[in-house]
Amino acid sequence: MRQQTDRGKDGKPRRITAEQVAKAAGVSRSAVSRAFTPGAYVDKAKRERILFVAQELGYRPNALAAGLQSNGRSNLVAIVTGDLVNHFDSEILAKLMQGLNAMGKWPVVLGGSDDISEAEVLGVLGYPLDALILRGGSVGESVATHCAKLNIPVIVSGRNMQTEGVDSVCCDNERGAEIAVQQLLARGCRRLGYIGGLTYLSSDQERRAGFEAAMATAGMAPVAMLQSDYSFEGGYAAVKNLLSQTTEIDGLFCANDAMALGAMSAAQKEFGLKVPNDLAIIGFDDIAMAAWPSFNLSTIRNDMDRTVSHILRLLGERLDAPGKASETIRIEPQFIARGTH
Amino acid sequence: MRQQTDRGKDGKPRRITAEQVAKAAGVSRSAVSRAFTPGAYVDKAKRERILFVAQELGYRPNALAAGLQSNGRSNLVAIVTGDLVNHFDSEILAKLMQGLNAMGKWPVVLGGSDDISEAEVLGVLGYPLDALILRGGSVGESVATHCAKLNIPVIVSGRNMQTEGVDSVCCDNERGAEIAVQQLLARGCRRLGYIGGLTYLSSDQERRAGFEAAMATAGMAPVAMLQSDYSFEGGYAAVKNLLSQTTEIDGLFCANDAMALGAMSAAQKEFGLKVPNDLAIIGFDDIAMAAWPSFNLSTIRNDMDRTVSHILRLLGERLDAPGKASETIRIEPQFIARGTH
DNA sequence: ACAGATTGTGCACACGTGTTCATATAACGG
DNA sequence: CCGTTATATGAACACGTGTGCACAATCTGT
Repeated sequence: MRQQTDRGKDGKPRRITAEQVAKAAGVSRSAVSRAFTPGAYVDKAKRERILFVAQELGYRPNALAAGLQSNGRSNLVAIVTGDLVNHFDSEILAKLMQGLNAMGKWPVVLGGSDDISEAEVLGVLGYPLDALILRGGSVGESVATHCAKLNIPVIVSGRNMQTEGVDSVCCDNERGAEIAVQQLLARGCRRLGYIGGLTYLSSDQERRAGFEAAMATAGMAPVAMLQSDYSFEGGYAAVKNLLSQTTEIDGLFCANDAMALGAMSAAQKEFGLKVPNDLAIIGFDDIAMAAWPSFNLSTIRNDMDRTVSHILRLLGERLDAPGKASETIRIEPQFIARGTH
Repeated sequence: MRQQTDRGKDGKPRRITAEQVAKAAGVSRSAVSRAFTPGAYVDKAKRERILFVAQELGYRPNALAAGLQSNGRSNLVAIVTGDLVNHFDSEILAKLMQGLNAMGKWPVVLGGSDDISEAEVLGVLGYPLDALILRGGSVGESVATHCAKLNIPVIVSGRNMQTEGVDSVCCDNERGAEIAVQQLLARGCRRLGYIGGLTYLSSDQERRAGFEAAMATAGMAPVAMLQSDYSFEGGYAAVKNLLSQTTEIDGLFCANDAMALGAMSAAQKEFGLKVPNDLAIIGFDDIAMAAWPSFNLSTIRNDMDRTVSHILRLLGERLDAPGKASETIRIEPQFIARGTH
């Protein structure tokens, strides 16, 4: 049974098709298709023979052609995520991909760059995606309206989006910031500062607003309000700069863990401060690194497992019932007490 | 111009097709296809009208149907990667995705789980992929033979694979380990230990072999040879265990940076050792974190940018010339001197 | 043994696109 | 005015699959 690799017009060898398997096994093409369809009417012996021949020839049904069917699904789900240098992003992306695989979906991932151009996202919309997941990032809302026209469900996570018909899963950032302030105050801190991330991200805006609101409620004014870039280096530089001007600060809330770790390092290495005694620090997200003994960072948990399981649930429900009303899930943050507060 | 969302058999609204655009614009379907094909013969005014109508209706050519063409490409490239908890993996994945996007390819990513089952990989082979990139991980070589039958080019990176016809880009791990040993010896260390990662990964086997060979060349015997799991926690536990039995060690080579950071933390926190004076440590990979001031880890750079650009180059060349002889690129590691040796 | 239900099978259609082919129109040089 | 070339256009085909439909074969119960 020699494989006679027939070639395309440009001489490029082509993929084995069901037609060729049918010919080799002496059956109709329909039978081949049915042999790969669980529950279809095919004689058991014939199915086994077909599968054997297919195995021999290295045939697999072309998922593209299958997805072209009127009621077929492509099983492709695009994930738009931000810069993976942010560990929270990469950790949650990993869990998300794993969950999608378990659902039989294949993630097409856009990201790695700091800002993904809208053109790139529109490019992937050329595929008849089962869904589009917007994980953080700063892609414009117009993408959602494009998806609406293409009947591609959109699920947003970790960011704000007002668009109608879009499911959303997001941590209650304001509440998280409020908890952080309360914990710092409970510890006895009285001169609090804030280090924010990228201001164009809604997560940063909400955390900042939550910090300011909680401070106002407590009748206090912040000692410092800085903006950085969500990175370790950014947090380091911000605190280095801050402490070189004033040491009148005893508590610091950082809008994510990476900046908190950078801030802590700067305070220790550059100024010899003791954390938390000289300066208490609380981060946000609870990335894996926060629990490392070298850091042992107190932080606000932005629960990845719950976020992912909600996203997957919403995805499944929407595929079953496209007309379903959209949901907005707010996930309650949780304070993780470690050694820096 | 009302969009009359026609529905599939199951009542699910369907995607706008070129047919509908043609009808709405009063032209043939061919004209619509040509309007989206640069350089095709279409009257300029007509093309603009078609594009306007398409915009209005939210039409985009279905990439699946286009990829079905005999000489068409799907523009999908699968990336099989390992556990993204390993920061080296997630950093290089980000760069790789970015590069593929720039080439007009869409990455379908498998990973996130520690061990990706071969079944998952075979699943994604259902799509007529332009290529499959195996980044590290421990997927069996049989995947490559499956790909060969399907005429899907395979590019392997960060791991060993003997299979014929497979392009490969990999750091010279043995050489890297040798450099590490030489640097530790040059510093004056005489009682060296090794902490390895997951033994079923070829990268670990090579680094271990390189360490042993370099030690033998220097006429020395290692004080300790441990195996861990490539994680921070693993490195921490290994060193905690090691140093509680003996302190007769003054130099440590770790098979990746995460373990090196864990090892350093354990030595400092648990035993109050000074790094590098009491114990010198060298890692492997040069992840972003290694440069953080808190760590300032001396390490062997496993150059991501060069790796990625080689992968992309090989991919492009193979798409142009499928019959091209396969290449094996070995990337020279480079010692990055920081503060831990 | 016979009616009815179940199981097996091939033909033909639909899915949405890019592209060849034949044909029609316009441009152009003489 | 004709002959040649460049441009424009719609019909038709190919891509590879799942499945509805009509019909054949086999099984089940009385």
